[in-house]
Amino acid sequence: MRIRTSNGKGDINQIPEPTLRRLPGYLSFFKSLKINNVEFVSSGQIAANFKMDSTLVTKDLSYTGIKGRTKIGYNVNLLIDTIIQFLDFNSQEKAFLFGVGNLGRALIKYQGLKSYGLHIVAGFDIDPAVVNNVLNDVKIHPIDEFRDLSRKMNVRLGIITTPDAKAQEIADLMVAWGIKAIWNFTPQSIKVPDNIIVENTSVYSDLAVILNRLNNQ
Amino acid sequence: MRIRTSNGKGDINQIPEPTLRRLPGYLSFFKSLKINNVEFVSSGQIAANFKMDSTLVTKDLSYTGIKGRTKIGYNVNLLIDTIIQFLDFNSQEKAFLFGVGNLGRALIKYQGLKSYGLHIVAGFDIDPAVVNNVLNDVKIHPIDEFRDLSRKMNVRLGIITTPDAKAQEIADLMVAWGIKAIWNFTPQSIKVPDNIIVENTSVYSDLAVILNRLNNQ
DNA sequence: CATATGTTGTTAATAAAATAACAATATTGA
DNA sequence: TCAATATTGTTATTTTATTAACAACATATG
Ligand SMILES: NC(=O)c1ccc[n+]([C@@H]2O[C@H](COP(=O)([O-])OP(=O)(O)OC[C@H]3O[C@@H](n4cnc5c(N)ncnc54)[C@H](O)[C@@H]3O)[C@@H](O)[C@H]2O)c1
Ligand SMILES: NC(=O)c1ccc[n+]([C@@H]2O[C@H](COP(=O)([O-])OP(=O)(O)OC[C@H]3O[C@@H](n4cnc5c(N)ncnc54)[C@H](O)[C@@H]3O)[C@@H](O)[C@H]2O)c1
Repeated sequence: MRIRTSNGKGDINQIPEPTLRRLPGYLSFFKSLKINNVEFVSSGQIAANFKMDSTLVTKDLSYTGIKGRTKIGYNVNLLIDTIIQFLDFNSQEKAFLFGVGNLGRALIKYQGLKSYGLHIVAGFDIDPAVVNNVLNDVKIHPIDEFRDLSRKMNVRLGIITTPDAKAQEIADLMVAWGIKAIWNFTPQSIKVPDNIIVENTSVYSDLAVILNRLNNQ
Repeated sequence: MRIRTSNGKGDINQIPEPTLRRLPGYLSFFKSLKINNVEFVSSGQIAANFKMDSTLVTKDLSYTGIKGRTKIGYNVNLLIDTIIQFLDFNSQEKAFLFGVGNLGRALIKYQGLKSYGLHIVAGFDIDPAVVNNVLNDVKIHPIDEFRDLSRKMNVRLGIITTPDAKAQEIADLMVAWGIKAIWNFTPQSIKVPDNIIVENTSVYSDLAVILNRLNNQ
C-alpha cells in the first residue's frame, strides 16, 4: 500500500523506499522459517517465495549490512535480528492515537504492532462513550488532555483514525504540540509544515489496484 | 491527447501502478472541493495540495481520459464522475471476509468502503462467539458454509483478516472455491496460482518507512 | 587434493517513473 | 480587437528501480 510521499533527504546513500517497504515482508517470512527450524535460506529461495528476482533480494538485504555465505545462503536467525535492528522494530516508538472508532480500536487492541516497533501509549476521542475507557492498558483521553500528556510523555508519533473531515484539525493540533511524524489512515490529504513526516495509509489505493486487475485484465 | 480506456494485458498504454494508487487520493480531494462548492481546479492547485509536481498530476489525470480547459482547469464534478467510473468505484464488487476479529470487524462496520467500490456480503470465522452474529447487515458464517455460499453468490474477491498463521490455509480454500482476487491484510506472504490476483496491505511497510524517517534523517 | 557447482555480491544494462521543457491555445483584460 | 498569460497536454530528459551479467569464492564431491 503505498503512496510516495516527499521526504527531505540529505543522505546520498539512503535506502530506496521500495526496499524499505519489502523488508517487513522478508522479516515475516524469516520468522516463519525459524518456527520451522530452517537455519539457512538462499536469495533464490526467498525470491521464489515472493515471486521476485533473486538479485533484487540480494540487493535489498545488502542494505541492512548482512553477509550471506556462498553456497549456503543467509543465516535465518541473523537475518531476523539484523532486519529488526535495521528497521528499529525493537525501538517501541511511543504513539498517540486520535479517533478510537472501528479502526482505532482495532489498532490499539492489536498486540502484533509491538513486535514491529510501535507502542500506542494513549488514545484520544471526543465521544463521551469511549473517553476514559481502557483498552489493552491503553487509556482513552478527552482531546483537551493532549497538551499536558504531550509534554509529559515526549511522544513523537501521532496516528489519525478520526472521520475524514476531522483529519486536518487533528493534524494541526499535533503539529502545535510537538508531534514529529503523522500516520494518517484517512483518505484526506493533510497539510503540515515541511519538517513534519507524513505517511498515508490508503486502503483505497489497494482497492483501486484490485478492482483494476479484476476488471481490466 | 490519447484516451486510454483499455487496460488489457497486451495494451501498451496500461496505466502505471503509481498513477492508479494516486487516483483515490485525488478523488477524495475533489470530493472535498465539491463540498466547498469549488467548480474548477487546475493541475497546479492539485499539485500544491499534495506537494507534488503539476505535470505529474496532468499525466495521471490524462489516463482517465478527462479533458481540462486551458486557463480554467478541470471541472470538479466531471473529475469525480470520471475517476469513479475509471476505477470502477460504483461497481459494488462483492467480497467475502475471513477472520472477523479486530480488523475484520472494523472493515465490515466501515460504511465508507461502499463508496470506493467494495461491498462485503458475508463474513466467515471459526470462533463460535462471532459465528451467526450480524454486523451491519453482514452475517458471519462458519467456514464450512463458504462452499455453498460461494456457489450461490458468485463472489470474486476474498479478504483475509485471520491471524497470520492461518492466511495460507484460507487462501487455499479461496482458490479451491473460485475466488479470483485475494486481499491479504496479514504480513504473511501467500502462495497461489499465477492467475489469482493478490494484493497485500502491509501496515508494517508503512511503519518501516515512518520509523526510518524519524530515526535516520 | 582438485574440480565442479551453487551462491553471493558487484557492476552494467534496461525499464519505469518523475521531472523538465515547451508548444498550443483558450481566456482575460487592456 | 488583440496582446499577455495561465494552463493544458505532449515530448524529451533525468532520475530511480529492476533485471541481467558476471566475477569471486566457499563448499561439496570424486
Ligand atoms: N474502519 C475501517 O476499517 C477503515 C478502513 C480504512 C480507512 N478507514 C479510515 O479511518 C477513519 C476512521 O474510520 P472508522 O471506521 O474507525 O470511523 P469511526 O466513526 O468508527 O471512528 C471515528 C472515531 O473518531 C472519533 N472522533 C470524531 N471526531 C474526533 C475528533 N475531533 N477528535 C478525536 N476523535 C474524534 C469518533 O468519536 C469515533 O470514535 C476514516 O477516515 C476512514 O476512512 C477506516
Ligand atoms: N488489528 C489491526 O489493527 C491490524 C492491523 C494490521 C494488520 N493486522 C493483521 O490482521 C490480521 C488479524 O488481526 P486482528 O487483530 O483482527 O486479529 P484477531 O485475533 O482479533 O482476529 C482474528 C479472527 O480470525 C478468526 N480466525 C482464526 N482462525 C480462523 C480460520 N481458520 N478461519 C476463519 N477465521 C479464523 C478468529 O476467530 C478471530 O475472530 C493479523 O494477521 C494482523 O497481522 C491487524
